[in-house]
Amino acid sequence: MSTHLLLIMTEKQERILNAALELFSSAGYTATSTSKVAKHAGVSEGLVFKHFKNKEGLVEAILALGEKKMKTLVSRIIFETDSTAVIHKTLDLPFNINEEDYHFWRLQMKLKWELGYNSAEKLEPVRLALVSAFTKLGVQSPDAEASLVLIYLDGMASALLKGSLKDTNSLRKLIKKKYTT
Amino acid sequence: MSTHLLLIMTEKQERILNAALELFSSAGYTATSTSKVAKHAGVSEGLVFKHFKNKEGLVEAILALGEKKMKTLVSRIIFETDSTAVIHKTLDLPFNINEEDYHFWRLQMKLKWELGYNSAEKLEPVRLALVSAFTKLGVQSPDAEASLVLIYLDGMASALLKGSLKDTNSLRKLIKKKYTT
Amino acid sequence: MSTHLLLIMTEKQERILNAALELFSSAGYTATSTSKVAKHAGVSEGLVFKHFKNKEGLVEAILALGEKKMKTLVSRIIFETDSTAVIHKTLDLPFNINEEDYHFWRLQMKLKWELGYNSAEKLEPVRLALVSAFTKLGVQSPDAEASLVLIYLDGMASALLKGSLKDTNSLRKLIKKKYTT
Amino acid sequence: MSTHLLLIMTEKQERILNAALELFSSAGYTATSTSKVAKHAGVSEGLVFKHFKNKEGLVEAILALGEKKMKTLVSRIIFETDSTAVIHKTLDLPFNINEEDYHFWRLQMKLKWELGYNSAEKLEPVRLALVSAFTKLGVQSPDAEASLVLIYLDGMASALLKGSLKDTNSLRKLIKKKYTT
DNA sequence: TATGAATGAGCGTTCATTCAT
DNA sequence: AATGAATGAACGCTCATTCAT
Repeated sequence: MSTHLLLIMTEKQERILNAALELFSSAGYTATSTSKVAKHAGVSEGLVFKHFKNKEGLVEAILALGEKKMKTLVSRIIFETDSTAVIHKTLDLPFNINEEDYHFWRLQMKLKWELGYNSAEKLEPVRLALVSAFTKLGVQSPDAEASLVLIYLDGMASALLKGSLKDTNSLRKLIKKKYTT
Repeated sequence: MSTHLLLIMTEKQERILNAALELFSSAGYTATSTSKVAKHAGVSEGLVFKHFKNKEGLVEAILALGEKKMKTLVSRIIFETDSTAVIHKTLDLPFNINEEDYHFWRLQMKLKWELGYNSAEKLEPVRLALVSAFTKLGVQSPDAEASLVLIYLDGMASALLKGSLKDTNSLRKLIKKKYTT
Repeated sequence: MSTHLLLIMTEKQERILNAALELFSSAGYTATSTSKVAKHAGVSEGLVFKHFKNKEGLVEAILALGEKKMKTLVSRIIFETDSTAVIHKTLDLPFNINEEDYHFWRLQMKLKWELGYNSAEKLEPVRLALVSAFTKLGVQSPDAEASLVLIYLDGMASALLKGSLKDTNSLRKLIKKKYTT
Repeated sequence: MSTHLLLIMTEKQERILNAALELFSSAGYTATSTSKVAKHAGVSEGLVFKHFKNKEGLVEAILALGEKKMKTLVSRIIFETDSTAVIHKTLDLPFNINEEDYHFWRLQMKLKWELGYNSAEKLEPVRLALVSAFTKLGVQSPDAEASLVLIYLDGMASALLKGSLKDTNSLRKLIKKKYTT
C-alpha cells in the first residue's frame, strides 16, 4: 500500500486510487472489477464512479501520476552534463525502484501489454540524451547504442519487477562496467 | 494466423485454437470471451468446452504449444559447441521470429504479465549453456554475463513484438559485435 | 421554457421545477434522473430533495401547477351561458396552447400514459357544461355528444402536441362547423 | 396474458415476449426492468438477451408484431369499395379490440408518448382511403374530414384503452350516425 | 462430434436518496 | 438555503459454463 499519491485528493479518493493501483498491478486491469476496488478501498462502489467517472478514469488517474514520477526521473538524467554519468544513471534506473513504488512500476509494465499503453515513449528525452552522450564519447553508432541501452532497461525492469533475479548487485556492476571508458 | 498447430487435432479443434491464439494475443486472455473465440472460429459455443474443458484449458493448450516451440529453439542453441556461436545464436533468437509466429510469441509476452506465466524458466538450459560458454571464454563473471544476455533477450523480444523499433538490423549487428572476441 | 410557475417559490426552486418540466416532457418521468434535473437547473443534487422531498414530489408540484392552469381554462368555459359558445370554446382549447406552455401540456399527455395520471377528470365540469349545452340545443343524446367532444379534444390535443398536423386551421374550422346550428 | 404472438417462436421466447408486453403496457418501457421481464416469464435474465439481444430488441419484436396486426386491420379497410363502409369500418376500429389484444394496443399508445414511436403513420393508407371516400361522397374538404376521423380514432382508442368510458355503445352509434349519408 | 438453449453470477454504471458541513 | 460526498440497490448486459438434443 503506497502512500501519498497526490496531496490534493481527499482521503477516500486516495484510498480508491491506492486500492486500484494494488489490484491492477497484481491481477491486471481487466481482471480487476470495480467492486473489488471499492471493497478493497472500503468505500461504496458508487463512490468510485463519482470520483473517477469510469473504470478507465481510474487507470488514467494512476497513469497521470505515473507520468509525473517519470518526469522526475527523466529530468534527473537529461540535465546531467557528463556523458558517462548520463549513461550510468540511465542504467541505474531500475535498481532505484523503492518498495513504495513497486506496485506502481509493475502496473506500467502490465498496462504496456494489456492495454497497449506506451510508457516507453516517455523515455524519449532520455534516448536523446543518450544519443548525445554516445556521440560525445565518439562511439561508432550512437543511435543504436542508445536504443540498446533502453532495450536493456526494459528487460532489466521486467526482470526486477518479476523478482526473478538473484544477484542484482553483480548485474548492476557488470552492466555499468560495460559502459565505462 | 499460423496453421497446423498440432497434427493430432481435428480441423475444428485447430480452428478454435487458432482463434483463441489470435484473440488472446491481441486483446488479452481476460478480455477475450469464450463466445468471441467460438464465433471467430466459426463453431458453436459449446464445442470450445467439449474440446478444451475450460477457458483455462484453451490457454494451457496454447502454452503447451509454446513450450514445444521453445524446446526446438533451445535445442538448437544448447547443442552448439562453439562458445561464441552459443552467445550469438541466443542473441539472434528474437530476430528470427517469422511473421507466422508473430501472434504466438506476442501472446507469450502478454501472458507473462497477465497471468504471471513464466516462459523465462524455459530458457534455463540456455542460461546454463551461456554460463558454460562465458566460462570457456574466460570472462570474469560468467553467471552475471549469462543473466545479462537473457535480460537483453527479453527486452529485445519485447521491443520487436511491440513493433517499436525502426532499424533492427543495426541493433542486431551492434549487440553481436559486443559479444565478439 | 415557461417562467414564473409559481410566485411563492424562490428562484432556485423555480429553476428546478422548470428543468424538471422540460426534461420530463421531452424524455419522460422515469427516464429523467434527479441528477440530470439538478444539473439542468444548475443546482446541487441535494437541493432538489431539500425543496421537493422526492422525485415524486417534483412531479406532483408540476401536476399541481397543471391543475391550476386547467382550472383557469375550465372556468372560462363553464361560466359561458351561450350553448354553442360552450361547445366552440371547448373545441378551441387545444388550438390556444401557446408556445410557452407547450412543454407543459405535452407533459400532461405523457404523464397520462406513463404514470396513469388522469388529467381528464379535471375536465369533468366541462363535460357537465357540454351536456347542459347539448340538452339546451335539443340534441338526441346529450351525454354521448358531450363525451364525443371530449374524446375529440383528447385526440386533437394529442395530434397537436406531437406536431403531426399540417393544416391545423382548416381542421379547426371544420370541427366547429360540425357543431354550428 | 395474450397467446400465440408468433408461431415461429420457441415456447420460452414467446413467454418472454408476452411478459414484456404485459409489463411494458402496464408500467411502461423504461420503468420495466429486464430482470422483471425475465422473472415474470419464468426464465433467466440472460435468456432475454440471448433471444432479443437488447431491451430495445424486445420492444422492437413486439412492435414488429404490432405492424403485422395493424396491416391486417388496415387491409380490411382499404380494399373496401363502398365509401360509407370505409368510413364506418374505420370508426369501428377501436371498438373491435378484443381482450386478448388489450395489452398490445395499450402498449402502442404508451410507446407513442414514451419513445416517440409513431404507430399513427401506419394508418396512412387508411387516411388515403378516407380522403378518397370523402371525395366520392362529395364533401367540401375531404383532406380535413379524413384527418378529423383519424384524430377521433386516436381519442377514442385512448379513452377505451384507459377504461374511462361507460356507455361505449351509444358513442359508437352516435359517431357512425354523424358519418351516415 | 456438434449444436445452441439455458443459466446465474458478475460486470461497469446509474439511480434516488441521506447527511455532515 | 445550499453543497456535494457518500451510499447501496438496481440497472442493462456479458460472462463462463452446462446440458438436452
